[in-house]
Amino acid sequence: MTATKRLGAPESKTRVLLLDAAERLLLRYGYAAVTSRRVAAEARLKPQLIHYYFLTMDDLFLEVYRRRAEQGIERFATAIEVHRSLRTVWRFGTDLRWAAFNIELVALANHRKAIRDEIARYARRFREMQLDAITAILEDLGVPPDICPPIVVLLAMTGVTQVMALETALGVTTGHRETMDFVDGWIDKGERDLGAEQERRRDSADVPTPMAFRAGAVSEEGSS
Amino acid sequence: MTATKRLGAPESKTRVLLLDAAERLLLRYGYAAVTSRRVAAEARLKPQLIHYYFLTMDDLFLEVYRRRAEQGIERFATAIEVHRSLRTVWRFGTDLRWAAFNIELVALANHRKAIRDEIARYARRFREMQLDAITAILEDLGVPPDICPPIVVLLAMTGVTQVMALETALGVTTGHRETMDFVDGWIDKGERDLGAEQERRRDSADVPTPMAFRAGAVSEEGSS
DNA sequence: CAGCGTGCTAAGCAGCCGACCAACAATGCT
DNA sequence: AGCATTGTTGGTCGGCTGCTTAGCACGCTG
Repeated sequence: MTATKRLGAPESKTRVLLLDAAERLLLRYGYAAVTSRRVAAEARLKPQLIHYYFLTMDDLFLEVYRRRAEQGIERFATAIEVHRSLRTVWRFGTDLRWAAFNIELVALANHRKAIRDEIARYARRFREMQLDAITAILEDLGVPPDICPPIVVLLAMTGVTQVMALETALGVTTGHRETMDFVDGWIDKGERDLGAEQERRRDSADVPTPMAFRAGAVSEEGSS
Repeated sequence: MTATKRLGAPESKTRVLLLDAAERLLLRYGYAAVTSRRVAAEARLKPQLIHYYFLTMDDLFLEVYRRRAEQGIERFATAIEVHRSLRTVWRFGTDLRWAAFNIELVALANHRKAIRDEIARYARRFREMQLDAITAILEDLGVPPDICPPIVVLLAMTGVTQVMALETALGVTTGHRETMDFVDGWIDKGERDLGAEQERRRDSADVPTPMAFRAGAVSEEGSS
């Protein structure tokens, strides 16, 4: 009846090559450079293959994004599980590559509804994950949420990395090093001080502490 | 002779109409939507006029950007002169419209060298202005630069507004209100406390205070 | 063996793109 | 009035775009 169009297998090797090529072009030359012919050339394949594996160019974009988004969410989850700390959240956001990817996609999403919706969905999911993590971390540290709201910390962190990514793309990097160092030092100090305070508190009231926070890394303690 | 191409007057009314139309399209649909024919249609003019007033489409983009950039720099200069305070810097960066504009342009600059260079130049200039202002303000407030480096404050401020602009474009606004309020309150408190401290210090040593710091209003301005 | 799904490709469509040119209209200067 | 400058237009060019259709060669299964 509906005579659905013939499509290549999702696990095909060629398909992955096309996605890789598209992503490379997207990062290097911006979304306007991601055309069917250029992607094919980048992958050293014939242009028609794109429409064999993807219904439309929008589908290609979505698939490129989904791959990275899925990977990002997964990585964050495991990273935060291994070492639940502000530093992990910060380090994770500091991936300029990912930030650049995001900026480009948002610009693209500006005039492609289908893509915007998808990106928005992942953005929401990721934000919730980060917020949950930070909330828990700050709570562990004993930071009162009304004085230092988790959402503000989160927005500030991602904001700083984002503006750095944007400026790096422009070749303007003044103050980036200093800012990175400062935040690093700040987190260091904060975690040390508050960690100590929390230790004190734990001695009096017998509140069970999340395992992840006990004396440094989980892996170190359990390794010997 | 070099037989230079005929070009319309820079102060022409039609030219301004074209620039306005281009800017509107840029903000509404992204840079990929800014084509000669579409811009002309948006301005209710003939497409050929674009190449009468601008050598190439890149030139059009550059002119669109320069206008806004020039205006931004000018406004910031006067605003900071009227009321030299952190609040002014913050308020100024909070213009989501400008942030969105920037994001779009950076994405565009990704694959147009001439445009990137121009944007980078303005970005550097603007950053220096902001940094100078913040440095002076913090110094006035008596904040030691090694504890609270101006560059970090600046990057954090612009970063927060930028991430909010990016998310707003996606329709994700969770926590924006809270963050705005928090920063507002923080600046309020900081300026009050440190202002008082500074007052105390001024009593002993007779340092003149910038007039701008004496309780004033930032000129409110509606969007066009 | 025929039949069929799969990966791939040659050829081509309509449409939009930036840019150019020759010509016409309006304006202002002398 | 004559003339030059400035503003505007119709027409067109080669090139790139997303996407389609028809078909090829291969391996699997009946």
